Amino acid sequence: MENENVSKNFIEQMIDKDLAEGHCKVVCTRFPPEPNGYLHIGHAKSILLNYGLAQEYGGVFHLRFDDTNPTKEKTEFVESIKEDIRWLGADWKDQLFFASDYFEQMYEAAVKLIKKGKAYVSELTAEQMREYRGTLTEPGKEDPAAGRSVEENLALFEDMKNGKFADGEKVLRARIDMASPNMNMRDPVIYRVAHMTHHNTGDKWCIYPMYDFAHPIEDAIEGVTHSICTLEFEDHRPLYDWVVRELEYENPPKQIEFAKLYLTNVVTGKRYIKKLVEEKIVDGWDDPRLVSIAALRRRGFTPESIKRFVELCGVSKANSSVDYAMLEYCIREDLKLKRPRMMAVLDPVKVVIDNYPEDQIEYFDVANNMENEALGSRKVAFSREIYIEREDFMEEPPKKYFRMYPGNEVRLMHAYFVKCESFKKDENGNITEIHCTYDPQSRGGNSPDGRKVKGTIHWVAASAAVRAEVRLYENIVDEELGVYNEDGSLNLNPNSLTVRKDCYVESALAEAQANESFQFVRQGFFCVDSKDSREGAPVFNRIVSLKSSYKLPT
RNA sequence: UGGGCUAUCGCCAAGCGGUAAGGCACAGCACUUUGACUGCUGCAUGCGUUGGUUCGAAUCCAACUAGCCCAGCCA
Repeated sequence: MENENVSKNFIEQMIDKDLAEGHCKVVCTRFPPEPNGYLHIGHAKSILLNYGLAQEYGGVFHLRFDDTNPTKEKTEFVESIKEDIRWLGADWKDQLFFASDYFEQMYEAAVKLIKKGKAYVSELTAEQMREYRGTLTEPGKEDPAAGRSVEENLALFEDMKNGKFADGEKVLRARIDMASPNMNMRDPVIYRVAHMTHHNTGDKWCIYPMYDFAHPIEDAIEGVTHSICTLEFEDHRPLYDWVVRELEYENPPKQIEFAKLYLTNVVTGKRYIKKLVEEKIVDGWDDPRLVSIAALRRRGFTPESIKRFVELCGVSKANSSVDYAMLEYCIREDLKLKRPRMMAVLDPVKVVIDNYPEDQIEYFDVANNMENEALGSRKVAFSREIYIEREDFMEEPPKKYFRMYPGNEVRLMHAYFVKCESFKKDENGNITEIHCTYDPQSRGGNSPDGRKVKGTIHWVAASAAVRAEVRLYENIVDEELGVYNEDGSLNLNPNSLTVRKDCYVESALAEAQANESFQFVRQGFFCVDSKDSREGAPVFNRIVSLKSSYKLPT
């Protein structure tokens, strides 16, 4: 819908062509995850791409679990995957499928191949198979069983199905070309024996089809028109086409490959993440430092921001790694006008306003988001003692520092002009208390005499402040994570997570709900942790920080 | 060194023979009840290299170079 004048990506161009040439009438796409783990940002691209294409062309989007290998799959992943896809907004309606529901048809398809003399049962061991396959530069050798008669193959394959052979004892191979320069065409295994309980079909089967055989059949059965997958399957396309051709499907689906989405400076390798989770270095698969869909959700990213991100990344066949800054831009952009802007002091120092009446509390009516009136307003308490950000006061200000320093007048956002009169330090030289006087005439943040202040700082009234815990996340960077150390241990940057327990936030945030997000003025966007038990202080996860064009001299 | 794919700004990415879109990042200016946001400005005489075809090439041809993928009874 949006981006009308943006040029179409290469997949859309292919679809346009197929439609124009009458290769298909209604576009049908699918997202085919294997239920063997959690989805991450890379899957989001595939999901949104497939779903988006179906939407764009008024077609159909299928969710299909590619569960052809019971040794790796679990039901728990089926549910988490569905939840993540639903959250992303890709609606498969009633088009939910399981590859395992087609086992019978796949078996029949294999029989058909055998009858055509295009498949045979082999008893080569895995190791022998490797030897016979040849190498990248040398052709393979004919399987001794390749010449077996159709009848014998049929009988043997049925015996495989009936459990007469142990795991690994026999396989069914497609008869294609042992000398093909494409390794995938050197008589690939299409069925293997595995005496294993399948999460969906239980113990009904002890033979399972291989991906290369099963996938085109799944697509063909469902009427998928465009089977979109990632680049590493390019070499498999001839095999994909071989299968649909030999099985004589009338409207053969077409495989199209695109480049995976990689993000710079994040860990995406399942191997790494698994280790981080197992060693409890991170708090599970949804640890906000990770980029699994669940982690992004917990961190406070919105489905809209991820959709936007995927759109901005584009689709091509060039391997690439997108700047994390692009993702940050998308969530900032999405939340900017949507969520309230609150005041929170992450590193507090106390300020006493000496000429403010001691027991007085007054309330300011403050717009929740000055750029979006629809978000309404709230009451913000003000009293004699407040907290401000430690970095907003300097005893000896550098040039162009226009926040608080002795003798300088600044604006307390939404409240009054205050002037710093004095301060106290402890024996270590740390500022412990700042004393100010305020100008009662400047209520609301403007002085009737028209005098201006250059600095405005945020604050929280001590009497009404809510103590909170704030988690500042840095991404786990590859270099920091390192490849494993020699001894196999991980090298994780401890700064990847900074927890601040002594923060003060506006009282309005005391009732914030799990997953609610806010902009903390000058601190960035934060989200209430969904795992926060709310016994005690609320816990905020930083979604993303704001850009800052003033850096304190170091 | 067999086959497949890719190569356009720091990062993505349009471009499909008629003279290099856009976004992110970055920089500068303006504005500002936060130095954010917003607005404006700048940011590839060059499209991996070298040749060739053409009036004209990022686009066509040739030869190189670099990177990614493939030798699972994983997907």
